[in-house]
Amino acid sequence: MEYNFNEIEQKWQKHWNDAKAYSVSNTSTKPKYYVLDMFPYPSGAGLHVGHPLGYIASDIYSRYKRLKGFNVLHPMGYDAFGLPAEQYAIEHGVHPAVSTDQNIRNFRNQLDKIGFCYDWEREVRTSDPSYHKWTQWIFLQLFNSYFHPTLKKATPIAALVGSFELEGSVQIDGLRAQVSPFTADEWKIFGEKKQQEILMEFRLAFCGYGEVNWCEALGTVLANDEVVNGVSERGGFPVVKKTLRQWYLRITDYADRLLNDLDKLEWSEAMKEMQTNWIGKSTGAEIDFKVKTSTSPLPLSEGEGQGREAATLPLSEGANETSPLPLSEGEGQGRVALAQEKLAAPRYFTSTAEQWKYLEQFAKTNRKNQTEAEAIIWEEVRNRKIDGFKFRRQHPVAGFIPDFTCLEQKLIIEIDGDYHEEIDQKKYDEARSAWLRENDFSMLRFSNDEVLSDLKSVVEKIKLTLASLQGVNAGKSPSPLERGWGEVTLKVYTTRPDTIFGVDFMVIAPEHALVSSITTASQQAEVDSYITYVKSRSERERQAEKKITGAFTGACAINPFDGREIPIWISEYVLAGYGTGAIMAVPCGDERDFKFANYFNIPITNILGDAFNGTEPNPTKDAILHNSGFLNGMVLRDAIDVVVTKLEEMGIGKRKINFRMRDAAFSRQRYWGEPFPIVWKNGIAYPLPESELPLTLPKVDSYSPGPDGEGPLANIPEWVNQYTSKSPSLSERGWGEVEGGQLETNTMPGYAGSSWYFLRYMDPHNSEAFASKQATDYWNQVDLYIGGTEHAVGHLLYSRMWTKALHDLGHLSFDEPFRRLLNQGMITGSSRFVYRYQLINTSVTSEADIFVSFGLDEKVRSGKIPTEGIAFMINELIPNYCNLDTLKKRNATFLVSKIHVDVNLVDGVELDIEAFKKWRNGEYAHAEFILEDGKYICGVETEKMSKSKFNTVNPDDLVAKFGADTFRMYEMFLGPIEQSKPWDTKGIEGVHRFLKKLWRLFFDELKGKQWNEQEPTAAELKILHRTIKKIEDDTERFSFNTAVSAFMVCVNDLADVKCHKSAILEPVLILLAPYAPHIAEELWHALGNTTLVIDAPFPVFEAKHVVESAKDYPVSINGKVRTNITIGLDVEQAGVETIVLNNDVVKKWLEGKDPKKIVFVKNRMINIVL
RNA sequence: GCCCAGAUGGCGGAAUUGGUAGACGCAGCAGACUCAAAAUCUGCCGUUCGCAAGGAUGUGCAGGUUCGAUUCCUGUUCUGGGCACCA
Repeated sequence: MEYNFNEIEQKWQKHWNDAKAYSVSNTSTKPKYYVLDMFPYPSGAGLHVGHPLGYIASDIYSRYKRLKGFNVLHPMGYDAFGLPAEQYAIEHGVHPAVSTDQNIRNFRNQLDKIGFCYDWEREVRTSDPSYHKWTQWIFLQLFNSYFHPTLKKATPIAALVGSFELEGSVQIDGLRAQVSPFTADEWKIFGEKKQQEILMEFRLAFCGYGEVNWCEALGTVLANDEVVNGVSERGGFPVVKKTLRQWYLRITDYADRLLNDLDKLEWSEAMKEMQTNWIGKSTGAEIDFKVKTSTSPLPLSEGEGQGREAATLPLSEGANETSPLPLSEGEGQGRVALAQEKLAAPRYFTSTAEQWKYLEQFAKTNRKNQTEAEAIIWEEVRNRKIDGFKFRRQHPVAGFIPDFTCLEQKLIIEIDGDYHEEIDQKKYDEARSAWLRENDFSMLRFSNDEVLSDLKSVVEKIKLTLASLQGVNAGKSPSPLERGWGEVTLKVYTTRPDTIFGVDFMVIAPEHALVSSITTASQQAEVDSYITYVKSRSERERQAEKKITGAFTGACAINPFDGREIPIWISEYVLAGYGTGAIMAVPCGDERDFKFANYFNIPITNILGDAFNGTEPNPTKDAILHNSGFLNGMVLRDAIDVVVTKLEEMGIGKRKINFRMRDAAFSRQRYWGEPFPIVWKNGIAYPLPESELPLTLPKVDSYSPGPDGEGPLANIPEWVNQYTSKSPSLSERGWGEVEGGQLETNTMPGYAGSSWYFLRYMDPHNSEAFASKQATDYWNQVDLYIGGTEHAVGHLLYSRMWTKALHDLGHLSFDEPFRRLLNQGMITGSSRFVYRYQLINTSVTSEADIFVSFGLDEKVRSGKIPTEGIAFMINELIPNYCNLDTLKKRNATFLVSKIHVDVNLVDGVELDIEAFKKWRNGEYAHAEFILEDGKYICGVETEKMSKSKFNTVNPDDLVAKFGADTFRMYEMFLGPIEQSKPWDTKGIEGVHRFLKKLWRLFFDELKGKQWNEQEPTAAELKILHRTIKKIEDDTERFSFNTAVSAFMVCVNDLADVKCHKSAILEPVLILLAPYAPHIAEELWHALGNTTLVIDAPFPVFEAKHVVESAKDYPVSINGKVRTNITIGLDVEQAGVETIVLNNDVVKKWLEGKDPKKIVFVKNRMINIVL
């Protein structure tokens, strides 16, 4: 009987399927074990040999755990939403659902052939409505939650609303820069829109404006981890920064927990490192520096803190005399006069002289050109008409000109025209609001429409607001001078407050809000042109060429400790999005700052003494501080805390932790993804009620994007407007608020469905919940997760966040999804090349392509064979191909093209010429070959496996040729699972020979049945038990390659002793079952068993069978092994010494000398030291 | 630039805690069986000197610790991966 793997494998695959052999129950008395693969995106290309590596490893481990008595969950599914299917739809007009289904069928077909033990009844597809219903449901949980600042966990948003109603923003004060503090009473009069806007700042899934990675070619936004080197991960298209309305996940709130909980996980250090870097926690301080523009008339004097105080005093005559900065000639006189005049008028002066000068003209113009709505309001509020409060119109406040201002109550009224909806204007408005809020102003906003259509309620609202502010601002002076408003402060973030005396300049991002207000007249042109330059540069250019660029604003900041003036620069190396968008530059300690200072000739202060040599910066924390005022003599490391404490005392700085990680962009302008269960009405996002889920995708004809960066769904009004009216009436069902609203037209990104799929496997058919609590409690965390490293910062981080949020909200009892993570290495392809030679500069007589064998080509390239040499060889092949004389005269050369050739046409390195000629529909049918030793040898290079490089190997072919068992074992035998290694089909025959050899222990080709029931000998038992131990250990530590080799050793040994005893062979089959399940099953049944081998108990290792009574000790002299001596294991040091010293070989090497020492390690070795 | 991982025969790799470096497999060489091939079996297989016995040398490179180092330490080169103006 021969080993007929095809027949055996088909037979058992069918049997397992029919018997539901791998069906798993959610109730069991056995302990549970959950083994998970990263589910595949079903691409059209199908599987290549690299894909199943991880699946085989997890399959072996699952089967092993089942043999060891565990109830093992080992499911598989498909990450079925995604961009490629949609791209394919655009190009070929096939609906993504159709092509995805087709691809899945193809994948399944390929997977089935390898003989995996998946419980296919638990299959999930993220694009199934019954699945994405729960993706949408989880989204709603995130939408309806916020991160509680002290509990540090997701909490229903209702709790936040309750706290706002009860005590205003007290609890969350200072947590969200975008939201100004408010009282409970204020909250109540805000109105729904304003309330919802505030709540949106807290929701874990939220919608907002932000700079996003926009990919024009893909027509969508991408998350940070989907952008690589300024181009899209998929397709490599350019990506630009664009401000758009987008959905986000507030993953930054979880940054600390995501970082700290890494400790709980059994992941590789490299993986943890990657997540740690991505989260990018840094500990430092924010420091406020006072800024003075070079023309400022404010007397900013030396000495700490005095500047602030000085500004709060009413300015006396001669204030300008104390100004440390001489005003420029000419214009100076007039300005000083103006400044003095304004400064002397305290009550309503709300801008610096500099600002006033610029704004005055605008204000005057604005007053003359009021809009209709503004005119109406002005009539209502002027002359203290409302409860005696004085309003001013177009009154400059700091750098802004609000429409109407009541300084007494610090209330500002804005009437917005349509242009306020534009993005840039919005940003500007936000910056202004932020500043005003910080300075205790309240704001009321009305649209033109509101004023024109319902003046009454507008006035009523103004009255109410003024009343509610009564007392709020009591004791707070509206006077700018008493508050020191004339000052501008620059907030910087630094991790090195200890170096504050070494600050030689400040750098702020070109986009920084302060740039326009601090730039001096003389520097304006330079700053403007620099900003133009920065805007002209794409993200890619910015990353590619890191030139030192920048511009001086003309303004200076003041060092709070020594009063030094520090010039403020702008430069693109400072990022607006990180920290405060401003840094204090310490060139003696920081590489970039040092280069910048050198480039722009900014003098460098040395605070490091000898530790700074003037030619390169030293970032040390261990030097002694010099030139650092009260810090002199202190070690930098220790000074950090001292400085921050001092800053805090002075009220101009505080400790601050920053994260590099940003909130995750969560919307895509695409069709093939989960629709958001959100209805927009009057600019408010209403969640769809759970009863409406799943919200499914409409059928569409076109996948082209909608208007204004919206997705294709925006083109389908029937779908978008399906909630304008619905029967039975929406209000009857208790959610009338969405009536008349429009559905969100973005869809969710690919990582939405994959962030929780491991939970659905636990209870895949549940229609009441994403999974029952009973199921998630039972299966709990994934015990072993196997997949590639490419998901290190995407999927793995999002899954962790979703799990934590679901845990916080009481839906899960665990807060980390994957307890143990194993990263399989990439299988690289081994590409083969042929070398095509084309003569240029001379005529040839044949059109045939000429291919030169690798070895000859090398000699040509190294100059060992001249051009004429090759031409001569071609002429031998094709008579009169070219004229050698003309060739020489014209100095003709060959154009050599290195062409990828399909690895499947190459045996090792030798090209199958006939197959090559038929390749690609006979493209090279007429090719001619210059051979070496009668063969055409191909060039070899290791590259990533990909279709375009023709280096993919299809597992189907190998399974057909060698069987699934051989294929599985060979993939494992290639090397350590975590290491990346090149694929080489050639070695598979060795593994196949091993299985055939195993087969021959049971069956003889001629005689048939070989096994017997004889008692095993001690030697045979030793072989068996050594193998049990080795397989068990190796499987436990995922050392599958060495386990395969142990099987080979075992079978070789058994064959050597001609062992055909079932008492030995049967346990070996159980050991082998996880690795080669089909052959193990077949032989197991051949031995007479009727149950499945997978249900057999794992053999128990018994040490007594492997104990030795003696050891063949290596004996070294001075560390060099000279001989081996067999000595009983019970012999101790003294006995060993006697035996060794009497040995002839040892005596020879001792040359009569006495050994200094004899090192004896029992069961290891003996070393004689001379 | 920063961080991490790695470097062992012609090739993939093994050596689990410092204890005989090269298990197992591929490729190669020699032989057996065969008319022949396939399949199977046996032997050899790091480099080098030597007829041999045996010796020298050898885990990227240079040092160190140790009776003993592929393994630990310091420095260095190269390869792969991650991050990349994150203050």
